[in-house]
Amino acid sequence: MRERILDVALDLFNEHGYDATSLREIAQRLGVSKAALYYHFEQKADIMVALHQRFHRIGQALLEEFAARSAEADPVRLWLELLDEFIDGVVANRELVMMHQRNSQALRRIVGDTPENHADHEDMEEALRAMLADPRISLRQRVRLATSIDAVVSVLVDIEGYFGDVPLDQRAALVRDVARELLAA
Amino acid sequence: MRERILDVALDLFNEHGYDATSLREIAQRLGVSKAALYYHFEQKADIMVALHQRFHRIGQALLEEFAARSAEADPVRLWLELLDEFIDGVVANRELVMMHQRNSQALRRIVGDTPENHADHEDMEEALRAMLADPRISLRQRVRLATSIDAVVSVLVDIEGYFGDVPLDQRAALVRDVARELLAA
DNA sequence: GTCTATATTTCGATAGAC
DNA sequence: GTCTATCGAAATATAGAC
Repeated sequence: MRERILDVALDLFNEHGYDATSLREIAQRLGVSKAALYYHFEQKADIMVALHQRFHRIGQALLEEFAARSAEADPVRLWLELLDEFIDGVVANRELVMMHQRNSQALRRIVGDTPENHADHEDMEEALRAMLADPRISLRQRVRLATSIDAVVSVLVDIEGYFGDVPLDQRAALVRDVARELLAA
Repeated sequence: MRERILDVALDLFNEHGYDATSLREIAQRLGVSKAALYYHFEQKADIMVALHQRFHRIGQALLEEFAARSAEADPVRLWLELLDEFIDGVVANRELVMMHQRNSQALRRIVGDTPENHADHEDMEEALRAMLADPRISLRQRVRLATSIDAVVSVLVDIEGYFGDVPLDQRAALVRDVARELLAA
């Protein structure tokens, strides 16, 4: 049941946003009463925290590999090598990535206020921040690094629905070329 | 007063999000009572609509120029020529663009449900959609067009604060090069 | 684990004085 | 134009039976 709640919540948070989604709505879509949810989660915010942990678990492997090898000469080249894995991860977890994009404010408010999960959040956000703040990278490269990541997420998640007619694997192939180009320059 | 309300609301919508911002909070920051807001706006949603109209007003000139000249041979080349104007617009209205990014769900819910403003919204969203759906543009170019727009917004608005240490004009210069490169390929 | 019923709080919105 | 006071609705959360 716990996972079913999270699945439904993920959908609703993507449709209306965390703050505009009530527990009544989640319960109704599941066909249970509102109180049933409280057996599995102490507060509404804990549902968001659990979804954040799903997200974090997925990105962890990639970030650890990056951290382990980031002593290498060129961080940009390293990211280029991890690009395919990153793209696969975004494609496989599109809804979760979208939820994070769409509810970044609510996430910061919730996850940023609970000390335990704050560490998790920092693992993720700070890893990206550390990568972009690496002194070996020039500002020009920093912009290209950030842009390449953003391009992948933007085209694959496609919040505005601009590429709704294009299959995900086709989008992935095209945006991979763009990202490589940005990182190679 | 009306404009002061909108300024404060813009800040708060960027800090906590539209749904998590109460009228009590807006009134408090202005040093007036909650009821005072209702003299200037009939509903809370109307504050969001007014901010959307600010945004729309700013983008209109650019979109009209694009529409007027879009009969030209190459839409990608046209966008390349309008790039500087676009970048300047984003820099000059960074908070407004950020608000649209962060509250896209609330905006769709509010603006998409009132028929009058729906037209405005379509002017904006649909213009972008039309540009990206232009049959003269290959899918490869489409991805590059979307990516270039997204890169500009991403680096200049900088929601995550990755470039907080870099002056806006410097960021603008760097991302301009990236966008040109993407559009020239 | 799930239910009904209810407590508590907060929000958007209105009434009416000044 | 702004205030105080208040209404009604909806939300989160809890109590206690089954």
